[in-house]
Amino acid sequence: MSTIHDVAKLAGVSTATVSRVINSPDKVRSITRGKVQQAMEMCRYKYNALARGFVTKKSNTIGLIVPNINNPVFAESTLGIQDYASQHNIQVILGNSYYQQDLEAGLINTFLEKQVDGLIITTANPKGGQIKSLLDDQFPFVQLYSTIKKGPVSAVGIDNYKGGYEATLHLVELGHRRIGMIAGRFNVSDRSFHRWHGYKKCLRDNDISYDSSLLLQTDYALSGGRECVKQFMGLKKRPSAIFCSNDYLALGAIKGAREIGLVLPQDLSIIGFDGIQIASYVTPSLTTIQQPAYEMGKIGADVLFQQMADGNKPVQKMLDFKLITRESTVQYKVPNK
Amino acid sequence: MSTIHDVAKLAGVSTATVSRVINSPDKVRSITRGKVQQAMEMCRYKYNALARGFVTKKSNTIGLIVPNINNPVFAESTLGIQDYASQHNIQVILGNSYYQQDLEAGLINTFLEKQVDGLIITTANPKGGQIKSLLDDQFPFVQLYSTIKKGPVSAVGIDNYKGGYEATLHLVELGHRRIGMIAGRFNVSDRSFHRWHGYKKCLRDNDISYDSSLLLQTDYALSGGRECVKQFMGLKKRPSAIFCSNDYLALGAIKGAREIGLVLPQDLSIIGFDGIQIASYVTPSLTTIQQPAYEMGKIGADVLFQQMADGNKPVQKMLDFKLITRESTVQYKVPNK
DNA sequence: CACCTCTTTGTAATCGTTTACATTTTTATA
DNA sequence: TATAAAAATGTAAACGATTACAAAGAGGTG
Repeated sequence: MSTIHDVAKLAGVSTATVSRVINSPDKVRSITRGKVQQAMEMCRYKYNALARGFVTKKSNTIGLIVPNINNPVFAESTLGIQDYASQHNIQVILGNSYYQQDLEAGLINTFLEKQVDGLIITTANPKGGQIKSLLDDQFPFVQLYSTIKKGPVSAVGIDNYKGGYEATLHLVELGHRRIGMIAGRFNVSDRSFHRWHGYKKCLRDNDISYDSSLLLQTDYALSGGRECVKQFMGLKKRPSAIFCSNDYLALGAIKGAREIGLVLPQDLSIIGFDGIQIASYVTPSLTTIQQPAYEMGKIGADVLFQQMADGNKPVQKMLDFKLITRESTVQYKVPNK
Repeated sequence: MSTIHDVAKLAGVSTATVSRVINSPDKVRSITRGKVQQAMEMCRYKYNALARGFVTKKSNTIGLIVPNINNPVFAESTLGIQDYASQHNIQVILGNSYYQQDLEAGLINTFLEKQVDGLIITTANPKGGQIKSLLDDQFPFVQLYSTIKKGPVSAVGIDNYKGGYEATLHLVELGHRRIGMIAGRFNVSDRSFHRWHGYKKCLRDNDISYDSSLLLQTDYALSGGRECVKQFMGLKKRPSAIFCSNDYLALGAIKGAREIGLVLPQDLSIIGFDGIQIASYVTPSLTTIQQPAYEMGKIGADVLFQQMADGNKPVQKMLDFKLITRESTVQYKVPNK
């Protein structure tokens, strides 16, 4: 494989000039430029971005860690990040933490060794040691989907507390009083945790006493929702509505409810969270809290790039979410039995 | 940031020894090793994988190009690839081609500049120029989801022709004679193209004359399926069943059919392709041809790693797919009207 | 044409590792 | 204990670009 030296020799110029032709062509006379370009063609020169990264100490790569790319909401924000990044000639290394802190820590480490210029993380634990040491090193990174409103960490997300509140309020306003919650595990998702707090607050505000048997924590997966809904329906005092802390859980819950013979949405109202596209395509279509995932990715990348450029003070951005009312939630009716 | 030199000086050894401690610790006496490790701690040494890549000419990175990570089937194979790769200490740079050849070509270029050790591509056009030049350069890469059974390109996929045939056969065996197909655009997906050929062949084998008005090509997206099904139902002679060349299209079609008042599956049978998880969670649950996406990713990565290791001859692997019969397809009944 | 300024090009060090080869130290054996 | 063999360590060049600084060339002016 030919290098900048071969090109230089062939064109009869110095390597500095070749480098200039590549990086700032207007700084070299057009005659010379022509010679160099011709030489590059002749020896089928391929630019080595790794070598450049080595000397400039910029890899033009950022690391992205998501819990699971499987979940469309993360796929969507990933698209936002990638589109933004590629516009700026930056590539994205992707890693899945599978909601596991040790895996996440490992990924962060590897990415740092790879000299990524920045990191975007939807973290299991925003207070984890790995994150702290990123901060200590002043390394550019931003948390995505977070709830953090201020502090040393740059973050882009929505107010999950409020989101949980509104989701619950929607059910309350439909007349439901016995409202279950199927939540992603709190110890790996502070999003879920905050949504739960919003849920509790809303119940309290509406004089509904909190019943801990109506909270189920589970893995963030279709199967999780499916199993939990069955557990709820085994209860003596069943809920008439369920708030699921993400759409995948909700889709699973719909399926599970059907499997035990419930008629939806009459027998059970279900509301999700995220607003993934597919949620509007199922039956009954899913009422949900929609967050702007793609946008969040773009903005997250933008914030990161600021950090990278001017090592600015940390920035937090709270985006708006939106309650999307669809078929899966209906007015409460006393069961006739 | 401290380097290997700082460590060496602090530990009173040469850089070579430090390097050995990092890469093959058993080659250095444990006393020395201890001194070095201590020194590394003391100056908070961080390994620079970029520098290593530069000298070894291995970036320990592979490039992955998918049409759209949004589609769960690609997310799934991506997981397979990543899991396999991270077990081998390799990272994955991800790019979306959005089914566009120029974007794909751009990504390939950038990834090559970044000195990726190999490439996994689900390509828009397996005969495109960019792919050809990869082959000419003997660059390790494998095509995923492809149909290629032999030739110079390593490929892992399923027999899409057969898949299309079986999907159609399933409908035929249910008594359907007027069977539409909603397909991803042939010019950007040879998978779709091959499935269509299987579809045609199956019709012919069963003495059903091919009607070109029953083929609709569209973008691979939920919305595509939704629109096309409406177009079909506007026909004088409507199909009683539809084969969608992927599940997203099918899910869209289900939605679209509902919107124009059809009762599913009685009024219209729909079969998809891919076997994404969510397809079993919708109503009616989707009959589909399931391909082993996660496995495909793993095997694809494995094949790639072979190529990288011993520059072996190209390998093609055809995996098995499976017809999963669910609620969305039923016996044909003469419409009562 | 001499002089100055501005543009273009060249020189050579540098980035942080790895590694072939040379040298030293340790261990095993007679 | 001498010596050969094996193990551990060191030396220094190399990888392919960038870039500060120096040098040369071009162009303009009086």
